[in-house]
Amino acid sequence: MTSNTAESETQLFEPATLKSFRADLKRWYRKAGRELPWRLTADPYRIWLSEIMLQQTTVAAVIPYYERFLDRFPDVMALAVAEEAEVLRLWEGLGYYSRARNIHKTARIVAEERNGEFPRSAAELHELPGIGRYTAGAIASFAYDLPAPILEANTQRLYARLLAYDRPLQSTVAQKTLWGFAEQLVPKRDPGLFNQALMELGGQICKPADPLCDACPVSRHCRAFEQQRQQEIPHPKKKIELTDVVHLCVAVKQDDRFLVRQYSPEERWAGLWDFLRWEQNDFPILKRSRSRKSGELFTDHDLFPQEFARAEQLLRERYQLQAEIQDLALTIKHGVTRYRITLLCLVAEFDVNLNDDQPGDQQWVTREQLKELPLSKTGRQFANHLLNQ
DNA sequence: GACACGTGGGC
DNA sequence: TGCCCAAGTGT
Repeated sequence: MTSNTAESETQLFEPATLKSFRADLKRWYRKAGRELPWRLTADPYRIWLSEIMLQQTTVAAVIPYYERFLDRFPDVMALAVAEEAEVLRLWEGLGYYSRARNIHKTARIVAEERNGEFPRSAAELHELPGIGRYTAGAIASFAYDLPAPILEANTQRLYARLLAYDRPLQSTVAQKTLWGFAEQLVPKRDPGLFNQALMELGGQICKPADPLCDACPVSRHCRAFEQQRQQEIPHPKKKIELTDVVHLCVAVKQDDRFLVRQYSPEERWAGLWDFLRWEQNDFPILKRSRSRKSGELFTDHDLFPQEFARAEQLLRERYQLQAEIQDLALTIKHGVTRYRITLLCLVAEFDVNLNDDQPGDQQWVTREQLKELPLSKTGRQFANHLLNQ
């Protein structure tokens, strides 16, 4: 069989290949697999929580969140009776906050409609909020040892290389082919262990750049390796253009309280709180920066004197902020989907007449309340900056 | 089917 | 520094 086969002709594995592939992979995983916290349990609640947290998120980032979350909510009933705000507070900094809202919704469904018991099939798990086909298969195989296939970033790359599948992976036909391969691969015996092993291999050996083929236990079954095309498979993704935007952020202060608002459901960071914040379409992009770690903040009027003067002018003219703007200020750079945001943060002593053009609830909160509120990443950075004054 | 959704780490 | 990537899902 040659490469560049049409979708419909993609050859999967022969039965004999399948058998030795599975044996090689399991042998390797028993020796090389990591002992991650969620691999030490078969509790569907814990498996579910870990799988949601791990969506588009690295293992290293998840571990501390996973531990804290379980300390506070040891089972699905504890989570179900919690306030959404507290769930979001525990999720703060992890990103993709719809996951936190969905995990709360699902906890309530499982608690109220299923007496605290998770569904025991991938199909039923798939119906719950935040559980797609991958996560349903992961829970079914890890918690119940059901032979459900999985396809996610690690296994997608692995399968593509095993099959020397060199077309773009996002198309419907590609996904159909790879899911079909996953179905073929998953064994009836120890499917949970096997699925873990597939992901471990994809993550630790079959890496995106410079895969460790010399250390790979299944390289003899890999068509990309056979053809020495592991560097060009999978097909590279089309790159996404970033747009620079400037946001103005104002911590309005009165006595010992700060004005905050909650993002409404249609907005990014829905459900989280922040200081007042406006996107500036006509603001010059700040190019200069001080040498620093990404995401770190650096105060100053000194580095961007004209920009801060302009920011103050806009607050007065455009937003009718009749307040005394204090010298304390900082800029924060951060990225979100398709945007690179430069945030100009200012502090203003409240006077009167703030033009109220922001959606969502506004509230005055004390310093102590600010600590407990779920904030966006930059909101928390700014808040810490203020609280440490 | 394309796009939105957040953040942190590696090179 | 800039770019790529990460145990996807919902719309």
